[in-house]
Amino acid sequence: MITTTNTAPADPGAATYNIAAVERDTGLSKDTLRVWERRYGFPAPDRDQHHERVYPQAQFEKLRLLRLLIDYGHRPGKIINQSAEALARLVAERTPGQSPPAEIAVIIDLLLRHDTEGFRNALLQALMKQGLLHFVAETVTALNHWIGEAWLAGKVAIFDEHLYSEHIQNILRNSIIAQPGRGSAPRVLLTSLPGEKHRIGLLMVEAVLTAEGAACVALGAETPIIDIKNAVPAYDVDVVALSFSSAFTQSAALTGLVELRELLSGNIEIWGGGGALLRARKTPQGVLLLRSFDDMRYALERWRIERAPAT
Amino acid sequence: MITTTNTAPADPGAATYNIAAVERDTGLSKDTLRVWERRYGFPAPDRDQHHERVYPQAQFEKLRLLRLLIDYGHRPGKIINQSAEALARLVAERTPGQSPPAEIAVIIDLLLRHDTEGFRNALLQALMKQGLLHFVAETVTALNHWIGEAWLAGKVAIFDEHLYSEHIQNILRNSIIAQPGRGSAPRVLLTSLPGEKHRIGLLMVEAVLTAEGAACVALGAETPIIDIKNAVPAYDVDVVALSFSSAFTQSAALTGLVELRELLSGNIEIWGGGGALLRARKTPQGVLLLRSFDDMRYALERWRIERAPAT
DNA sequence: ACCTTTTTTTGTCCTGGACAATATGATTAC
DNA sequence: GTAATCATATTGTCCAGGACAAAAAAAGGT
Repeated sequence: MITTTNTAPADPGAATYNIAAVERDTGLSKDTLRVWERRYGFPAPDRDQHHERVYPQAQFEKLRLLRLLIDYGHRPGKIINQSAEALARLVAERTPGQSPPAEIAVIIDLLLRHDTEGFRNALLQALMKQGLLHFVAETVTALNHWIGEAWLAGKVAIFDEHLYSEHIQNILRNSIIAQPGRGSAPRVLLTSLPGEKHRIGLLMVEAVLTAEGAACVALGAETPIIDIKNAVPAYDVDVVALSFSSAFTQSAALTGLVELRELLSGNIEIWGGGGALLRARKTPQGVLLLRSFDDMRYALERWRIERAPAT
Repeated sequence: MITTTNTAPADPGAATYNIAAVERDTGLSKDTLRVWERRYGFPAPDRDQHHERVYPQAQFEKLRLLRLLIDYGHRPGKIINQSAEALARLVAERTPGQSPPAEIAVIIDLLLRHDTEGFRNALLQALMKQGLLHFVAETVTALNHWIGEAWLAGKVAIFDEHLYSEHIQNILRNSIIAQPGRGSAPRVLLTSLPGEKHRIGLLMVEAVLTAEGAACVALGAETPIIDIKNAVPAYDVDVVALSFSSAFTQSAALTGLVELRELLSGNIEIWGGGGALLRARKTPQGVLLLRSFDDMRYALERWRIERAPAT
């Protein structure tokens, strides 16, 4: 059921990937990988003794860069045959050279030194000093962004990112459970669609909503649309909020939102937010796109003014 | 990028799915769906005007049942041509009568009634009353088991399970972060292999280890073996602990443990635990199989006696 | 400058063959 | 009776290369 990802390379450290692993880790479908190879000549994986594609590390990394640039608006045909260095330069151009603000840099530095204790304490201190809302809306957002950048630049290892994710989850979940009140209206169902695995964005939203006094029903990541539909009456929620990280395609996010809108009764609101939707031009009918945490607070306030008196 | 899922069926309410939507929501790959059709004659989707598969609701639902039963051990070829009713009966048969102990039943009942507040409070009360170790080793273990059973019997919806998982995570992560001491030897790296997505088991272990005074470096789920290898020197750990839920094959778990053993230097211990390994006969050379939380505490104690004086 | 139509690009779906990985069943050894 | 070993059957994933719809870009018209 589970195929081996790294087939014990003779040269240790030079991992290789089969097509399923590449699909999983780059988000490019097997069909796309094959058709690119046919059309553009890249990627050009080796073959194992049974003719199956074996992608070397370098090609894997270039594919990740391509995915990123395409998400950012480049066309595959224009960039696919440029060198990895040229692509890296394009990525660098994207964010014009900036370096993270000092407070963020300090925290990232602790992560890079693998000082888990110091890292944890720095996060907790930032939370104490700034309060939950500011911590989430500014610090965690910035950390996500800069750690993503550092990962692209190869400065952060996968396991560092895993560790970061775990610590942030600990802190956010701790904040959520520590909220004193029970939360009143509106009742908000919070989840993401299948394919969207990032949980931190969801937790950030949950923490802020809970702090603002809404009653959250958090289902974690990757709930199929049909199950979201079924959960709405079961938990009697007023709003369904979906999170889409920038790993998700904008069009896929919009499609999902429209699909859900068709399934839910009109008096249930749908809110969508997250990196994938930041650059969306027009919002689908009957869906509210939230581009910042402030947007979310306004949406909450608006709901309370418009809807709450009804009861 | 993702094509429309529901192509405005003439008959409203009877949703239809294209192959991508079926893949997303059942977890069965497009290749599998096509090969089943070719081999067994099911599913037998309609075609749209361009010869593309269109799955009606009933087939979609039967596919979900099939997926469920296959995960539980049935073979596709034996069950794929039975009626949906027969399949539902098979699912019901799965639970061999027994009912959970009263304390567990009460908590599950709150979940089934979608009383999120009451559910949360019941968990917190159990934790207070029993203490962390007993709560994890007894109550959470039992809840995992019985909720799994109830899900198979169709009594618990997917979203209920999602909600359960979220609440347990909140509580466990809260316990972890609330630990007063900072943890000393041994330093334990805690994660699971790719394919093993269950995070609750990992959190249970982390909570207990932290309570026992070990220093945990938790990487969350699904760390590729090569990255575990690289993380060991980076975080200077003494022990690598891996968790395998019963969704994992026993042989896959053992293979993974052996592979890791070959990559790590001999003075790093490897511990493996979780449902997949409960019935393992012989333990691989150089690996410690932990079949209970007590086993884990003994292993910890043993390590401290044997290894700690060295420093 | 803005809207509409044509052209190009790009991703997904298709068929049907092949074969490795996994599970099952038979056989032998303890 | 239980456990290990091997043969056979089942099942999922991969492959090639053709086709075409959806999306984007370019061209044209007002």
